[in-house]
Amino acid sequence: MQESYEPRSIERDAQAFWNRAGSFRALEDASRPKYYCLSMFPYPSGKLHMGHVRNYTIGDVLTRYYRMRGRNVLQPMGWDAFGLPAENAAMANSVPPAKWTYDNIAYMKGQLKSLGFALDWEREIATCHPEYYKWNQWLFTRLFNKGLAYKKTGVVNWDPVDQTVLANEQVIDGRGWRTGALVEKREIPMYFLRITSYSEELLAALDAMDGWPEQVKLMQKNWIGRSEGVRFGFPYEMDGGRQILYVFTTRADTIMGVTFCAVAPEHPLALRAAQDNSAVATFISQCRAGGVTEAEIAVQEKQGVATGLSVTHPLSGEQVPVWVGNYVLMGYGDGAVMGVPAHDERDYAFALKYGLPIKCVIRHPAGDGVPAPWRAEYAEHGECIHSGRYDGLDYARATDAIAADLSARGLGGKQLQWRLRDWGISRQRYWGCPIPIIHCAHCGDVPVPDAQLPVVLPEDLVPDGSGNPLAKLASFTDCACPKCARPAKRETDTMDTFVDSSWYFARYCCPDNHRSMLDERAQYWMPVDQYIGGIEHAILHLLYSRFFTRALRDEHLLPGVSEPFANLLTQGMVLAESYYSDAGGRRTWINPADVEVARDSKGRILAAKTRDGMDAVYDGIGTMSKSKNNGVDPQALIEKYGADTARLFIIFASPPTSTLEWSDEGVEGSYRFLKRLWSYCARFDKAAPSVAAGSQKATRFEIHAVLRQANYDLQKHQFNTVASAAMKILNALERSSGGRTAVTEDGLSILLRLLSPITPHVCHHLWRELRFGEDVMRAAWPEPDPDALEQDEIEYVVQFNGKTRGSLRAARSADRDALEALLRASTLAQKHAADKIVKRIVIVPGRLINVVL
RNA sequence: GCCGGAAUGGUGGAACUGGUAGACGCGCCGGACUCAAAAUCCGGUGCCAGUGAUGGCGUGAGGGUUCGAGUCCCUCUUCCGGCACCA
Repeated sequence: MQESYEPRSIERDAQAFWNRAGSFRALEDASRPKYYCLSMFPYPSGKLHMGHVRNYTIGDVLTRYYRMRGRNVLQPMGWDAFGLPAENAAMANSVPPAKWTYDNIAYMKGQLKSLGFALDWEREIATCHPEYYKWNQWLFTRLFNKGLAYKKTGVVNWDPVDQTVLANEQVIDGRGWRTGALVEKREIPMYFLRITSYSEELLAALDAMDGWPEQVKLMQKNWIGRSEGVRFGFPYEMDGGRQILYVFTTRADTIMGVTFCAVAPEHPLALRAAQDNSAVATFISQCRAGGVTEAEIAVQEKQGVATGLSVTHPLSGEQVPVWVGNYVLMGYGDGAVMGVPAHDERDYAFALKYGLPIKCVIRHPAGDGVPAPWRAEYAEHGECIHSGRYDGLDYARATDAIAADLSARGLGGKQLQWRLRDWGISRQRYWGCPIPIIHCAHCGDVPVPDAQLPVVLPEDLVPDGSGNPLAKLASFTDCACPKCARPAKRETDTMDTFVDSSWYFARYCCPDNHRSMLDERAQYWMPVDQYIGGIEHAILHLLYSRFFTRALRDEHLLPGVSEPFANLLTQGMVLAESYYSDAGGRRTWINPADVEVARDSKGRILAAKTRDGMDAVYDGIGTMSKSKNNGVDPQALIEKYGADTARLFIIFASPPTSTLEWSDEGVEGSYRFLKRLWSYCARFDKAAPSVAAGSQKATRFEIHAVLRQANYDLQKHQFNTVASAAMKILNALERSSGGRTAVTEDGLSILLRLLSPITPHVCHHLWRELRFGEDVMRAAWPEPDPDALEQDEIEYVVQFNGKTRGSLRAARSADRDALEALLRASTLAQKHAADKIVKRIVIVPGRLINVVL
C-alpha cells in the first residue's frame, strides 16, 4: 500500500464508493429495527460554520455506529430556507432572496458532501419550495377551520421612520438598526395558533420523556408555567355600570395585604382612565417606547402612575387605588395584578417608590413585620396575621378559605393559569410562506381552497427595508373571493419560519408525495429516534414541534405519534469572539480572523485592531452567528487537512453537550494521529505474520479494556473519549513489539471499526487495504472479549487517613483478611502506621484500602 | 430581571454509582535523525520546597457532610444559552 496519508484522494475514492453502492439510501424495511437520526437542518446562511460541522458530525457518528449495530438507518438533510437574513442580503446586494438562498444551498451542499456525511440526499427538502410550503398552507387552513388558528391583535416593534415592523434582533438599544429611530410598540392584527389548547398535554407528557435531558424538560416545564392560584375580581363603578377588575394570584393567602392594584398600560381600564387623566395618557404613551421583549421589560425601572380610580376589595370592602404599571404584562393572565407590597418584592419596591401603604399579613421566618430593606423571607409562606377571620391559617388553608369566600360572593375562585401564550405566526415580511387567507369585504377572512394551493410566493422581488414588497404587488394581492367570487385581497403576511421547522422531520419520510402531506412511510419512520441540535432550541423550536406533532396526530396524519423526538441530544454552542466597529456611524461586525488582539498576562483583551489598523471593539464571546460575522468557516480546515481530520478534531475537542470556545490550536494533533495510523498500517501490511510473544497478553488486555470503556462512552454519547480510546489503542499497538500477530491483528481491526464512525474515509480505505473486508460500514461492531479482560492480580490503592501513600498488588481472590495481612506485612504499613493505633480499615473491593489512624 | 447550564494544569479536556485528580491531545523543554530546516521518532512536563528519595499544596470562592469530595449539601462570584419577530 501507499506509504503516505493523502486525505484528498482517499476521501474522494471513499465518497465515490458510497455513491456507487447507494450506501446511505434509506428504504422502509419492516424486518429490521429502524433508526431515524436527525440533525437540525441548517439555515442556508452562505457557508457552514463550526457549529454545523459539530452538529452533523455527531449525527453522522451515531448513524454509522447504529448501522454497524444492524439498524435500518435514515439520516436526511434539508434547508430551513426562509428567513430574515435572506432579506438583509437582498437589500445589501440587490439580489432577490430566492437567488441568494439557492446559491447558498448549492455551496453548502457541496461542503456537506465533502465532509462525507452519510446522508440520504434523495430526501432533501427546502422549506422555500412550493411543494414543501404548500403543506404549511394546507395544514393552516385545517387548523383555521377548526378554530386552532385564529386572528387577534399582537404587539410588535414599529420603526416609525421606515414604517415597518422590526424583529427583536433589529432593535439595538431601543432603536431601529437601519434608521436609528426610537422604536415603538404597536398593536396589529395577526394570526395565532392555539398551542395553549395543548398546554396540559405538552406539560404532562414531559415526565415520560426519558430520552430527553432533564435540563431541557425543566426549561419547557417552566416555560409552559402551570400555576394553581385564584382568579378574582375587584368590583368598581364606571360610566354608570358595575364593572369588575380581574386579577390572578398564587398568593391568595396575602389578599388582606392588598394596598393597590396595578394594570398593564394596554389594559382597558388604563385606556379608560387616560381619557379623563392626561398624566395617565402621557404615561401610557411613554410605555409605548422601547422594545417588546420580556427581558427588556423585566430590567427596566418599575414605574407607574395612579389612575385616580379605585376598586373595591372583594373581602374587606375597602377602596383600593388602581395604578398603571409598566411591569405588568398584558399578555399574562388578565393584564392586572393585586399589589401586596409586604410579601412581593416587586410590589415592595413599587410601594416604597410611590409611598403606598405596606401591610404585613403573613408571619414569616423573619418576624411579624417587613422593615426595609426587602428580605427574601418576607415572601415565604407562613400563617396569616392581621387578616381578620383568616388569622392563624397556613398557606393552604387560607387559600382554600379565601377562594371559598370569593366564590360565595360570585367574585372568583381557584383557577389554573398558564404562562404559555398562543403562538403568533404572522410576519410582515416577504421571504416566507404566504398565509393562505383571502380578505373579502363581504365574507370576511376566507381560507384559500385546497384546489388553489399552494399560494405561490413570487421569487423575483427585492425588499427595500420599507415593509413587505408583496403588499405592493397587485398581481399577488388582487384575487377573487373563493366564497362569493367578488374582488378580494390576499393576505400578504407570511408565516413565522418556526412553522416550517415544526414538521420537516415528518416530511423527510415522504418528500415525494404530492398528493398528501404525510403518508404511511411517516408511520414507519416516526418518531425520530435521535434528534441532535443546539441547546439554544431547547424551548421554542422543540416545543412548537411537539405541538405540531400533536396537531398532525389529531388530523389523522400521524396516528398514534404524539412526540416527534424520542431521544434528544442538545449539543453545546460553538462560541467565538466577536468584534465590531462603529466607524461611519454604523455598526459593522468584523470577523475575528481579521482582528489582531493585544492581551494582558491573564489573557484578557486590552485592545483590538483590524488588519488595516482600524480600532475594533471586543463584544465578548458568544454564539457563532451570521449577524455578528464571527462564524468560522471549516473550508480552510478541510482543504488543508481533509474531512477526516476536521471531523476527528471537532469530536475530540470536547463532549458534544459542552459549549466549545472555538480554537483550532491542536488540529495538527488530530492530523498527526491519522498520519500515524496510516504509517502503522503501512508497516503492518508489509510485516510477516509471527507468533505472539510474552507481552502480548498485556497488550490484549489493554486494548479490550479500552474498547469496553469506549463502548460505554458511546452509549453516553461521549464521543471525545471514544477518539481518545482510538489513540490509546494505536499507542498500545505501537508499543507492542510483537509485529503482526493475532493480538495486533485483532487490535487493529478493533481500532479501525471503532474509529470508522468518526473518520470514515481513512478507515474505509485501510479496512480494504489490509483485507479485513469489503466495507467497514458493514462489519460488525467490536465487543470486548471477556477472556481478554481476566486478570490474576489487582492493584489496590493504599491510603492512610484518606491520603494516598502507595499501592499493593493482591490476588484477585484475596478476601478482607488476606488483604489486611498483606497490608500489615508491607513496607507501607511500617512506614506510615508503625507505632500508631489503627482505628479502622476501610476496604473497597477491587479498588482501595484506607487505614484510619 | 426570570428560567436553564458551566467553571479542573500554560491549553482542549479525562476521572465508572463518593475511592490513586490531570487519561488522551495541544503547547513547552530536552534528545535523535539532518549540512540545515520541515516532517518524523524518543524522553520529560500541575504548583511550591528539596541534589534526591520525599514532603506540602491543588478541581472558580467560602462553609459543611464523610474514613475519603472534582463528584453530595448550603452561600457566593464569573461566564454561556433562552426569554415568544435571529435561526
